[in-house]
Order: sequence, then structure tokens, then C-alpha cells
Amino acid sequence: MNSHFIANLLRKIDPIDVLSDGDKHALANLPMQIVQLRAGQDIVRQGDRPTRSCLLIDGFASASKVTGEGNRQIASLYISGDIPDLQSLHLRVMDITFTTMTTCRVGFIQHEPLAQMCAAFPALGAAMWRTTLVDAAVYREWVANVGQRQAHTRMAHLLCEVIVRLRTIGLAQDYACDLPMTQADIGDAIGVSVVHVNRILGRLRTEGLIIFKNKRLKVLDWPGLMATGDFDAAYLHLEG
Amino acid sequence: MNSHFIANLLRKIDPIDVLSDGDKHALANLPMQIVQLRAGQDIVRQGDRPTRSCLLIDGFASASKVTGEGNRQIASLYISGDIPDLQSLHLRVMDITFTTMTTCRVGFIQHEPLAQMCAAFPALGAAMWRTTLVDAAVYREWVANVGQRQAHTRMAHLLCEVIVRLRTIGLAQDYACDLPMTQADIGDAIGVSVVHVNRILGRLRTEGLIIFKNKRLKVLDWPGLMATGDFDAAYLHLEG
DNA sequence: CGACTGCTTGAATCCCTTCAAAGGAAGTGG
DNA sequence: CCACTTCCTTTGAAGGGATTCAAGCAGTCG
Repeated sequence: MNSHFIANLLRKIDPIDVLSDGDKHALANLPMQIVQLRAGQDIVRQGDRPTRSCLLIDGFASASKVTGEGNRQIASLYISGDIPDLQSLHLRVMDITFTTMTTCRVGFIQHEPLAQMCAAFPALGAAMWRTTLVDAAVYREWVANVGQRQAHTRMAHLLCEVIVRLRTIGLAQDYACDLPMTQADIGDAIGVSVVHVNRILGRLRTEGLIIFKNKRLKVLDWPGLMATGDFDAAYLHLEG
Repeated sequence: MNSHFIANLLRKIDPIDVLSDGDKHALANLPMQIVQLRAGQDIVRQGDRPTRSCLLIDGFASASKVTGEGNRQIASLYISGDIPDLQSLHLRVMDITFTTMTTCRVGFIQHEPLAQMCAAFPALGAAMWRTTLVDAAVYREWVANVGQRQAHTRMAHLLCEVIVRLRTIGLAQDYACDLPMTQADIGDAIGVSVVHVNRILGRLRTEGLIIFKNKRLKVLDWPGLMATGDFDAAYLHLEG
């Protein structure tokens, strides 16, 4: 029984409680290998052919690629309740690397029982599929964010997303949260150099929108941050 | 029987022919409303709550978003055999707009029979899920492309993707293909201004890599284009 | 054939990067 | 527990890739 490990996953895939007890029972009884990982460890790497996926129980993780020139792009962030590499259930070869950003507890789930569960419990199968569709929606928004918005706006947008997603699992009370990223990490996420990240953070602070210090983010003006970040949470597809 | 409408879809989801006759039969017998659309028409819009998805039978389509400042970002291109908005099967509200770039024949499929098919034919359900995962992989690559690469490289990368995808359905013999995009469209896809697109195209031509004229792309030096585009087709997850 | 859309080119400007350097925080080892 | 290293943050200055502005040209369509 993994019921406390899957609490945030359930909050995410079943915010209004429509899954049956049988569904929840099946999910809670998935064989899961609980492992503690340190910060900065690769969970799976680009090019791997994994036979399992990984539920993030707590901590932060990222998906990143490195270009031929050696530049890193972070394509998404993952928090408790996410299954970053659920895609590997149907895509043989990893096209991206998932890395822990903090100490993380993860639950490894072999593909075989996972696929069987999806087949035997269609509501769960649909819910799993849906989470990958939401991930895709986030990637799409990031394409627009990185492609069209100015660095200042981009940064605000990223911070808005982090806050909203963390709030859904109760980790951003009062619009403040842990954000275990260095300025270099943030730069890799929004496609901006470290130096410029530093200047933009300074500007967002002098504008009275946020304080970001010691990997702790505090939003001082939430409507203001959403406005400067051109942020609309619709793409996160939260129904709760 | 829609067997000729789904030919390219089948090529994509079943390149090595593992689906059973029952699977293929079920797919071919999906109730499908065939419609011809002119160029520049929205298939579904951001904010819509569709009850159907759309198989692209022939023609080109794009997925795009408009930012608060009025800039458009194209997040992906779609060609024959793609189901651009399959996501709407499980995500109630559209977070992006799909638009035809040419005259297109599309087949609208109601969600209900589609979902039933996925449930009744697990191999098809998995294949459908898989196509949305490949779409997500493409979005991820685009994030990296737009976020980290220079405009010149970005452009080459986009062209490589178009060629490779069109080749899988036989529409890019000899590394030449129709590419019904204006320079403004290309700019919106790679996050670059029209003026700069023009200069980059000129540069790619003088470098002897491509010719792009009258919406017709001809690659003169495929290895060279892949190299300057930092292109590796792995993210397209073609198994055939 | 005039209006429109798309392509092309030049010039000025700017957002952001790169280079450089120094201070601070955190972790390591003697 | 302090010297030392290393990583992270901060700030200044110079340079560059890309944008914006502007204008001319070509092709197309009603």
C-alpha cells in the first residue's frame, strides 16, 4: 500500500474525486520501488531505454536537453505528484534527461504492471494519458514563452507557473515557496544568460513584485506578477 | 470504410505492421466526417471545448498561440496522418489554436466513438496515446531550439524536421518538398522577425544548403543542413 | 490595373550576451 | 574551527545578434 506516496498524484489526476475505490485501490497497490536520490542526479538520461517510470514523491526535478554547442535548455519542471517520464511507457528511447534538483524521494514503477493497470482500469488509463497531455500543454506554453516574450516577462511567467502548480499541492501558501534553482538554472529554463537573469530578478524586486533569496521565492504582488508575466493558468488544465 | 483516408495515419502509428486486422478494421471504420477546409481557417481555437478531434488527411496545419503583446508563436506543424488536436479527447478546453496552412481535407472524429475504440482495442489506444507523446517530444525539442540555438541554426533545424517528417509519408522525395509557409510564418515558428528570416534564408542559400522559393523547399546539402541545424531525428521517435 | 500580400535590402537601435572582476555563501579538509 | 576551495551572486563595460523602421520591388487577384 503506497497510499501516502500517491497522495499528490491523486490530487492531480482526481481533483474532484471521481475515481472509484477500485481505481484508487489499484493505483495504491502498484508495485513501487521507493528510492531516495540526492540533488543533481540523473533519473533517466537522453538515449536510455528504460523499463520503468518514476513517480516524484517529494522534491524538485527538471527535464533538460543539451545542444551541440553545449548549451542546456530546461524544458519543464516537476514537483511532487508528477510522473516526469511517463512517456517512456510508450516511447522506447528517451529524448530528454530528467534530473533531480533537490533530494528527492521517487517511486519507480515497472512499465509492465503500469500498462496492465491502465488496461484493466480504463479510468486510470485515461487519467495517466491525461497527465501526459497536460505535460505537453506546458511544453507548448514554454515554446511560446521562450519564443515570443521578453526576458523580463518570461521570468515572471515561469515564476507564476511554479507558484500555481505548487499551490495545487499545498506547497506555496501565501504565494511563497521553495524554489531550488540557481540563477543559472533559471537562465537555462527561460533561455537567458546568468548575468541577465540576475538583472531581471533585481528589476522584479525593485518593481515590488517578488523577493527571491536563498532559494526561497516570495511573491509580494500576485496580480502584478501575473500581469507582467502575461500569465493565464488555463494551459495547466487544473479542473479542481 | 476510410481506409485510404487513414493510410498516412497507419504508416505513422504502425510503421512495422504489428497491428492486427481487427485493429486496422476498427480504425478504418471509425465514423469520420470528411470536410474540405480552405487555407488559413481555424480548425479549433484556444478556449474552445470541442467534442471531436480531427485527422489531417492532406495539407498542412499549424498550432499557434498569441501572446498578450500580440505576437504569434507557432508551436508545431502538422501534416497528413497527424491528429493535431487529439489532446482534446482528454483535455476539456483548448489551450492552443489549430489552423490550416493550405487547403486541407480533414476527418472529424467524435470523441465518444474514438474513446470507445481506444478502450475496446488496447493496441490502438496505446498507439493513439503514443502519437500524443511524440507530439510532446516535438514540443520539447522546439523549446530547446527556440531557447538555446541561434536563429541560423534554428531555421536549419526546423527545415530538417519538416523534411524528415514529410519523407516518412513520401512527400519529400530527393529532399525536396512543398513548404507552404511565408517568411512571416517561419519567423513565428522559430521566434525571429520576418526581416531576419529573410536574411537567414539568404545565408543558407549562399552556403549552398537549400533553395526555398515559391513555397518549395529544396535541400542541396542534406548532411550540411543537418550539421548546421544541430539536428538529430531521435526526438521524432520514428521506429520504421 | 490598382490594391494587397509577400519578399528584399539598408540603417539605426536595442535587448541581451560575453567578458571581466569582485564579494558572499557554503562546503571541505586539515 | 579556521583556511581554502568552490559555487553562486552581483555589477560594470563592451560587443553582437536580432529587431524595428523604412522604403522599394515583385507577384497576384478581383
